Amino acid sequence: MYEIFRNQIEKITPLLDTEFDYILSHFTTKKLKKHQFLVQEGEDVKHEYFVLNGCLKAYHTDTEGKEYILQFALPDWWITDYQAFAKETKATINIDCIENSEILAISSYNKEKLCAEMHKIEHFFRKKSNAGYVALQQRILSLLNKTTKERYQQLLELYPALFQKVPKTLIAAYLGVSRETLSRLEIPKSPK
Amino acid sequence: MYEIFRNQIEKITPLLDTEFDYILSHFTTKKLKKHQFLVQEGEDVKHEYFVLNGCLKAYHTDTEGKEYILQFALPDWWITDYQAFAKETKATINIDCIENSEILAISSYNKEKLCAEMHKIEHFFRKKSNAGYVALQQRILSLLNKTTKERYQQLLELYPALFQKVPKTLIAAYLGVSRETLSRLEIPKSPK
DNA sequence: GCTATTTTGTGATATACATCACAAAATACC
DNA sequence: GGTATTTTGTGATGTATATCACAAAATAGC
Repeated sequence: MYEIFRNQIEKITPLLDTEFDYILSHFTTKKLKKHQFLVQEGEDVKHEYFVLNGCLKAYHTDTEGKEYILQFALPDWWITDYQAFAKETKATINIDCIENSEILAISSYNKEKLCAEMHKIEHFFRKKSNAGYVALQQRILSLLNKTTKERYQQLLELYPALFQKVPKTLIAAYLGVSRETLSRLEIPKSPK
Repeated sequence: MYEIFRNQIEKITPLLDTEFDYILSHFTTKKLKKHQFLVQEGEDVKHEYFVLNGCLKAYHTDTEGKEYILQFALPDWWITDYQAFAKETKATINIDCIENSEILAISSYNKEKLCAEMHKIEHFFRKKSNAGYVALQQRILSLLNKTTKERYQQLLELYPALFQKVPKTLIAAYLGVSRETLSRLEIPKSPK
């Protein structure tokens, strides 16, 4: 059940069984139901989460109730309100489950403790953070220079699994267009 | 001259003089003229750069020659083509100087070497990367849910120094609007 | 200090997208 | 399995922004 997690770490640095067990002992496992909140605006954010299975979304809601999706999280992804988590401020976004999900949670304290004790885990998190940074730069560039249709197709190529789990309404909220506009793009249907 | 660099590191982790000297020995200093390129599309990207003084921009140019600015870099900022640098692929963006600039350069090899040898430097780079990730998430959210005017004013508040150095044309290319549209926004003048 | 170049402002027109409205189709859930 | 809810498609209309064009102002560089 935790192989997905161990595999992710071992893609960056090999681990002994004892090391992995030690790492894992700093996490707790949570089961969440569809629509359940993991982080809510205004609350403290004490944990970062790794998705074992299921699907979640991190989003901001404006004064008119419109949703803007900052990220989805499929299995093997990390998610939290990183700003609040890092700066120990209140959450400015919400995170909830699109499907029933199982996740690992690590507290800020335990993450720093692990990183201080195990150089190779600090190395792992640096590499993950770098990769995340690159992915966000790519998203910014595509928001700047790509049409809605191109962004849609890019997302489809990059994360085909998303489209099995997530309604178009939410895809639109991620791409930054209205669902009506998304619905009007002429796009060859993907098999379902 | 290197205090700005040392101060940035020491905001995260204290250093002995000998440690700082050792770190610095892994960097080289470069002086660049206005309009000079640091990274060009299609080339290898062997270094990451820290800005001592001056101002640079990282941007992509589309087939029609339109520029989209991924980031600016003022003193105390890091810049490179992070995708190419991390994955050892060819550059997909350009970086050049908006002003004469002095920078520190570290090779990928030296960065990994330093991180492997000095846990505290790996810690420093993890923290910097995390902070960068948060900043990019903020930019994505603002591209999704803010009007052009709001994004402009947010940028002005966040980096007032930019507006002393950078023409509006480039601000527009960073915000993702045409310079004509930017010019038509009714914005109270900042003192110069 | 003077000329070339870059930057900025503004009109006219075109276009992509938002918004509102409603119905049909698909899906969730007891 | 049947009802309630969510999701999707599509028309009509409004709006922000892009694009093209040109001139004025500011700046760079010898």
